[in-house]
Amino acid sequence: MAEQPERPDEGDELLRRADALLARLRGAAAAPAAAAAVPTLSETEAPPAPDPGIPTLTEIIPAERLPAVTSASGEVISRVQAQNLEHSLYQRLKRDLDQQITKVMQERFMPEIGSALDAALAKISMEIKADINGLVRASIEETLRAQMKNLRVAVDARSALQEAEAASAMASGAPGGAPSTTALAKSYEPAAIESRWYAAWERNGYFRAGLDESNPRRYCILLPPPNVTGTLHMGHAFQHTLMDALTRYHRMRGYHTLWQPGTDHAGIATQIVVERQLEAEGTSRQALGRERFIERVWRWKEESGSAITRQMRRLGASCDWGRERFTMDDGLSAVVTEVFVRLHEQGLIYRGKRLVNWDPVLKSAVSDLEVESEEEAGTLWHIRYPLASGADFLVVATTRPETMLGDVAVAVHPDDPRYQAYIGQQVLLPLAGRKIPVIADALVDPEFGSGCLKITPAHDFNDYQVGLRHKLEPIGIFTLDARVNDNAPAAYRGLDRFEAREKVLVDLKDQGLIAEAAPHKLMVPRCGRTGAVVEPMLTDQWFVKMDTLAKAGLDAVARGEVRFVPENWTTTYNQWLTGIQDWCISRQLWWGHRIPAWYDSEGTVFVARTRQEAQARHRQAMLERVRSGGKITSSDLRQDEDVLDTWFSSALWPFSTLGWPADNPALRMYLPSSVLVTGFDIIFFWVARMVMMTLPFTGKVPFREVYITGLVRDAEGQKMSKSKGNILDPLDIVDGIGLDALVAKRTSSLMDPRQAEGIAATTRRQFAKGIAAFGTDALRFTFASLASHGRDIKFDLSRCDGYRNFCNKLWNATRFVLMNCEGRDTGIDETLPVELSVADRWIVSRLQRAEAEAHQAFREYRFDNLARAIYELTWDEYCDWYVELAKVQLAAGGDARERATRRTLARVLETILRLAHPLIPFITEELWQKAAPLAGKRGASIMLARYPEAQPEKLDEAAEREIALLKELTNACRTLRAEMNVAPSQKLPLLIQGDRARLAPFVPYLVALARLSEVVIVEGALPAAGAPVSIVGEHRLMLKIEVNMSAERERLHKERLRLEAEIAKAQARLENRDFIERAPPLIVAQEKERLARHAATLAKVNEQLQQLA
RNA sequence: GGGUGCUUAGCUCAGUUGGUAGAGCGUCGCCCUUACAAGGCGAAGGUCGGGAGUUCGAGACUCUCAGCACCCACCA
Repeated sequence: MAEQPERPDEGDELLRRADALLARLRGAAAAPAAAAAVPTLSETEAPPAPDPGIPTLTEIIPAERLPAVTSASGEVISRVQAQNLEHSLYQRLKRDLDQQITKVMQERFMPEIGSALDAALAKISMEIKADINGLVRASIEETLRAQMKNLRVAVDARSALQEAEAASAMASGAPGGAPSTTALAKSYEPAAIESRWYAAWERNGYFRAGLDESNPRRYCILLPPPNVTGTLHMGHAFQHTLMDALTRYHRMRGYHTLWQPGTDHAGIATQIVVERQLEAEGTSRQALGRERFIERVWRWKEESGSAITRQMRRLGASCDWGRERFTMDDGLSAVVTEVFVRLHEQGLIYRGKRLVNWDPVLKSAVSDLEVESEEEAGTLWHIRYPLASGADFLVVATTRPETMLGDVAVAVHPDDPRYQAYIGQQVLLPLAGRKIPVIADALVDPEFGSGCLKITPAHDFNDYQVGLRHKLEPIGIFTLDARVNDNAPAAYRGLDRFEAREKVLVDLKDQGLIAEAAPHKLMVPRCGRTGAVVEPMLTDQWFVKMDTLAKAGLDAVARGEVRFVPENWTTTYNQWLTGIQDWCISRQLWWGHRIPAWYDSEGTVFVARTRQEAQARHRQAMLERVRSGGKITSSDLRQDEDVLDTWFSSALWPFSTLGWPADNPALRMYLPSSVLVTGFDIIFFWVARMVMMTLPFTGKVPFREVYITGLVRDAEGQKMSKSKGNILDPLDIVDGIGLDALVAKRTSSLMDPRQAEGIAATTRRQFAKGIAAFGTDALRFTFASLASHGRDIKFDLSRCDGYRNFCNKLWNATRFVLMNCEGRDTGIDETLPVELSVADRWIVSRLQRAEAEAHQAFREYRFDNLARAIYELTWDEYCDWYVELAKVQLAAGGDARERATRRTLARVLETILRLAHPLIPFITEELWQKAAPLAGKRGASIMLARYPEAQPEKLDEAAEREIALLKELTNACRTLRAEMNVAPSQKLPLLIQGDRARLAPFVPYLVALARLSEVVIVEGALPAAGAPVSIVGEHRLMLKIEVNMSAERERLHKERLRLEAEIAKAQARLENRDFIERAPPLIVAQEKERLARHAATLAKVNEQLQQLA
C-alpha cells in the first residue's frame, strides 16, 4: 500500500494552529505598516516578549533593492532580458527569504516545540514562503510593468544600438572577446552572445585556409562574389548559411578548408549607381571625364564595398577574409588580361561588326542574357508596299513600322502560292522611295499576318540572317541613342525611334498605305539593368567564340567531372550550351576591365598584355610592311575604349583568386573547388562560363559539384524585390525591427512612389508588431530547415519563431545540465565505476543515429534533414525524455548510477552542440564553453573540436523494449492523473501487478512518476476492489479509488470499434487469394501478426468492458 | 512552340527501394511541475489537385486532364 502516512492524532490540531499563524502573517504582510502580532503556538507556553516578530515585506526586501531593477536598467532592452533580470532578482530575494524565515523559525519556535511538530512547521514555513514569494513577485511585476512602457521605445531603437555596438566591437577587435564565465541567464538572448564570438574566431585565425599540402583532405567553396554596391538580401543569407554550414562541417572533420570570399565590380550596376549620384549632384560622367569618373567609382567602392562583408560577419560566415579578392584588384585584372590575350592568340576571341543587343540609354552592347523580354500590348500594322511596276501592292505586317526606313527586301515563303508571281519583282519602299526586291525565304510563316515579311537586317536578328543568306546590304537607320540617322529620309532624321514611329504612321495614313491596324501582344526586349527597350544594332564588338569551349563544357559534365545537385539542372545546362551563340564581351562603359587592344592610326588592332607589348607588335608589323613595301603608321597607339563584360572576369574567379598563372600551393590544393552553391538564375551567366574558361587554362574543372538552391520568396510566393516593396533584410530578422522602421525601409526606394501606400498597408498587416529579434542562429536554422531540393522557399517568419524557441530549449537544457553537473563528478575519471541504465544507453544510441543522419544529410545537401535530425534529437529525445529520466536517476541515488547519469547528460549534450555547430555556430560555441569541461573536453573553441563521427551502434532489442515500456508507463501515469484529477504534485495511488524482477528497474521511475515513497508490486491476483483503467505492457496498473466509469467505457468502446475495423481489414487481406500467393512472405507474415495482435488487444478491451459493466 | 518544377492538415513544408499518412506554426482544452510559459500534456483537423492504369496493395510508378510557378526560343 502506498498511502500517505498521516499522523491523525496531532495533525489536526497542528494544522489549525498553523492556519491561525498564517492568517496573522497574511495580515502582517498586507499591512506592513502595522506591527505584526506575536504568533503564539500554544496558550500554555510562555508567550514570547512583544516583538516586531515576523519580518514585514518591507523589511525583507530592502527598499533599495527594488529600484535596482529600474536604476541599473539603462541597458534593459528586451522583454527577455527583463525576464532574465527579474529571474535573477527573484532568485536572490527568494534565497534571502528562505534564510530569514528558516532563521526565524529556528530561533523562535524550534527549541520550544517537540520534534512531532517538524512536519507541520515545514508545511507552515512553505506556505509562508509561498505567500511572501507571491507578494514579492507581484511587487516586482508592478515595477517591471512600469518599466515595460519605456522598454517598448527602447526595443525599437534597438537594432541601431546593436549595430553600433557590433561595429565598435569589431573595430576594436572585440574587447569583450573572452566569454563571461557567469552562470547562464534564464532565457536565451542571442544578441549578447552573437556579438562576442565572431570577432574572437576571426582574431584567432580559425577561418584561415590551411596550406599544408600533406593533408589530403581539402575542402573549398567559392563564394559567388556579390556586387560591391549590393547589400545582403535573403537569398545571400540563405546561400551563405548553407555554405558556412558546409565549410564548418568539413573544417571540424579535419579538412583544410577554404571559403574564398570576394566581391564583384559589377560593371553596369555600379556605373549606374554612381551616375545617378552624379546626376543628383547636377553633373554627369561625361562632364567629369573618364579618369575622374573612374576615381569616383573607386571611392564609392571603398565606401560601400564592405557593407556586404560586414553583414556576412553578422551571419557568422566563416570565410578566409585574408584571401578576400575584388574582381578589379591588380592581380585579378592581370589574369583577365592574360586570359584575353591567350584566347585571342588561339583565335577564340575576335572582333567584328555584328548585330548585337544595344541599350540606347546605356549606349552599350549587352549580352543575350542581359535582355529580358516581357509581353506588352502593341499593334500589328498592315502596310501596303506598292510594286515598282505600279500595278499592285504587297501588304506586309509589322509591329515596328519605323524600321521600314531600313528595309532592304520583302520576303515571302518560297511555297506560298499567293506570291509566286511576285518573287523576283521589285517593290517601291514607301516614304524612303527606294526600290527593294521581293525574295523567297523559308523563315516566313505564311499563316502569320499577310504572309509577307519586311526585311530590316540592321535592326532585327532574323532579318539579319535573311540578309546574309540573300547577300543584302543592311541599312542602319538609328544612331547609338536610337534616333533616326542620315540613312533615312530627311523628314525623319533626329527623331527618337518612338517619335519616328508616330510620324511614319501618320505619313503612311496620309498616303492611304495602312491596310489594317490590329491590337497585338508582343514580347518587348528590355535591358535587365536600365529597363530600356533594346535595339538590335550593327556595331563593332569583341566576341568569344563559343563552339569549342561549349563542347568542352558539355563534355566535362557528361563525364561526370561536374555534377549538378539536384541532377535535373544538368538538362538546363546542356540545353543552353548546345544552342549557344558567340558571347559579346565588349561593353561601351567606363567601369570595368579595359580591353587590352590597341589600334594604330589605320585601325589595325594589336592585342597585348601592355602598351609596350602592343607597341612591340606594332613595330614588328611595320617591319614586315616595310619589306613588302607597305605604308608605315605611327607607333602612337590608341587603346580600345571598351571594357569587358563583368561576367568575363567572374568566369575566371575559380583560378584568378588562387594566384594563377603562378603555380602555388593554394592553386594546387583548392582547384577544383568542392562545391559551388548558387541559384539557378546564374547557371548561364556564371556557372557554365566558369566551366568553359577554367578548363582550357588550368586543365581542371572549376568545381566538382554545383548545388543549385531555390529562390527565396516572400510569404506570398512573390519574388523579393525592392521595387515590389516586399524585401526583408536578414539582419532585421536577426536584430528585430519596429513596424514603422520597416515600413519606412520598404517604401523608401520604390520605382513608383504611388505604390507606397499599398505596400505600407500590406506590411502593417503582415508584421503588425514589427519583427522580433530572432538572432542569427534561429535564422540560419530556419534557412536550413527550408532548404529541401527542387523547391523555392516561401520565407515564413513563424518558422523562425519555432527555431528561436529551439535555441531557447537548447539553452535551457544546458542550464539543467550545468545545474546538475557543475562541480560534481561527471565520470571523467574512467576508472571509477559507472552503472549505465537503459535510458543512458538508449539516448546514446539515438545520438549515434542522429550523427549518421547528419553525415548523410551533408553528403546529399539535405539541410532540411540535417536540421530535422538535430531538432528531433535535441527536443523530442534528449529534452523530452532523457532529461526527465535523468532527474529520476539522479534522485534515486547510488554513486555509480549518478555518475553514469551525469556523464551521459554532459557527454550527449556536448556532442549535440558539436553536431549542431555548423548550423548554429554562436549559441553552440557559447554553450560549449560551459558544457565541454563537464564532458572532459578542453579547447579554446568548439570550432577546433571534432565533428562527431558516426559510429552507429544499435541498441539491443531488450533495451528498446524497456524504453518503450518506460514511455508507456509514463503516459499511463499521465492519463491516470488526468482521469482522476490528481495534481502533478499529489500522490498517485496505484497498485502494480506484475513480475517483480521485471519491474524492478522501473521502481525508481514509478516512485517519481507516482510521487510515492515506494511502489507496491502485487504478484498474483489483484485485489477485487480496484477497477482496471490501463494496461501497460503485461503489467496492469490498478487504481484504488473510483474512476470515471462512463468516460472509461466510452474510450474502450472507441478503441473496440477501431480494432474491429483494423481486424476486418486484415482479415479481408488475408482471405484474398492473390495476396497470399503473390505478396512477399514477409509481408503476409506481418499481416498475420498484426491480425493476431489486434485480436488479442480486442479481447482485452472486451474483457475490460465486461468488468466495467 | 520546347523544357523544368510544383499541387499532401487552416498556413509553411517533410514523406527513402510501393506496405497502417508526418513535423513546425496556428486553433481548442487543461496545467507556472525546481532546465525551459520562448514551456508541458492532450485534442480536433487529410477520399495526398481530378481521372484512368500497373499491382495483392499507390501519396510514391505509368498515362491523361486541370491549375500554379519558372526557364529557353520566338511570328514580323
